[in-house]
Amino acid sequence: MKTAERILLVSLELFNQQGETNVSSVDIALELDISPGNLYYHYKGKDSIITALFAMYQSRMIKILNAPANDSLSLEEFFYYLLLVFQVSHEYRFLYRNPSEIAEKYAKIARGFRRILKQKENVFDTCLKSFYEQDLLLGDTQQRQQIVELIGLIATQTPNYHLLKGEEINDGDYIFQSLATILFALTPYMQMSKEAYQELDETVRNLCKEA
Amino acid sequence: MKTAERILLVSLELFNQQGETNVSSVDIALELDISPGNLYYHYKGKDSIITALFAMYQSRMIKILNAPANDSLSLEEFFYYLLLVFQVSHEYRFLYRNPSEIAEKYAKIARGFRRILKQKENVFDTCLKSFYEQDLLLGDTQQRQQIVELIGLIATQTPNYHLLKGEEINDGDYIFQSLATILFALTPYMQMSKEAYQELDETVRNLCKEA
DNA sequence: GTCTATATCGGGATAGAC
DNA sequence: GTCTATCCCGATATAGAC
Repeated sequence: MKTAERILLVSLELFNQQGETNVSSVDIALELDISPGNLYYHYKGKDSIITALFAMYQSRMIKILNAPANDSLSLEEFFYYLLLVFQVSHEYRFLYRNPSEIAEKYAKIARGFRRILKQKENVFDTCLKSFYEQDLLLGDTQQRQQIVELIGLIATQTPNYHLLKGEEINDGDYIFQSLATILFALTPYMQMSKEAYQELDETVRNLCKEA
Repeated sequence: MKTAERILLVSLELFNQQGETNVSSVDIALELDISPGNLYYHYKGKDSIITALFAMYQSRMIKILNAPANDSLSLEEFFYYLLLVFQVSHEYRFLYRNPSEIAEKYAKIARGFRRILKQKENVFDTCLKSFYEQDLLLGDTQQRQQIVELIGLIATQTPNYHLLKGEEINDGDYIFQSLATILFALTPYMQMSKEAYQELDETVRNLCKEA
């Protein structure tokens, strides 16, 4: 593997593990067994590494978000879709650990973040609309808007919340937590029996385990 | 006012405005028109300032959380109570901007954070139990547990979510946003007409405006 | 209590040899 | 492409005079 590529991979790993601010360029070089000078030959410091990592994240996420929402989307499909979104976010989770820090340091990334978030909410809204048209979802337009906001909040902030609580949870559980919470928040507005809820909860759990 | 006191107040303001990592001890001294040496005479660096600020936050929050939950608590009272909690959190909001950073740097604070969060969830749970016993709240114990988690998530993470979206909102609106979202998430499980919901939403809005 | 001056340390960044 | 050596800078921290 080329050095430039290795730098990105190792940086991503270190950032995810220890948080962006706690990893210096020297740390990265050390971990790679190369000299700081060499690192700077490939990337002009942490800034350009982070920019490159964000570009990777962004392009993958956009691909997922552009997958056209089927107009007879099922709830299962919706959650499968959410799972894809979460998996990518999780691979680049350091970006979400303290977004405010990162956004302050890198204006470009802040814009990209907002764009992606907006697009996510659009997609959520489209999905909910589809449910509504299938008579699966109750409630009016205003409520749908609130649900979208709530899903956005859960989707982006659940990991931080669990971090705050100091809970040690592994990768799969942590994605499941987010999905389960979304399901829970969504259920009251869905035309759905308690049995169907529990079944879906189980399905989602298994999906996460496989992944 | 004594210098030691002024240091705390100005530090709090700067931290809230610019984020803890972006404010150096020199910045604080400069803002106060005193020398860095003088600052160090009173507090041994940012660490001890932050520790002192956290202690203030903690003692105020604990006082609020210890206010015994009335066993015939009304929804209005519950939201008034939440408002108090949010106001204090908001005064020390820099602590919540990137809790993971702060928790990593200051182990003591991390423990304090977790204790407070735990206590908050306990209080929420007590309130919900009271609603349940008054036949205001539907659902079983497990659902109540999930509601508590969801409220905790909304209460602590809503500000960050809006920061992430890059929305500029002022202090009052931002507290109202959190309360409104909690109300929205709670409603489906409450024995409550749509009119009662909107009325309460309005009441909460006014409460926030006054505050 | 407060100041000035200075020491220290770590991270970011570059020059030049190989 | 990679290394060593070095520089720069900002933040933290202390000493000693007033």
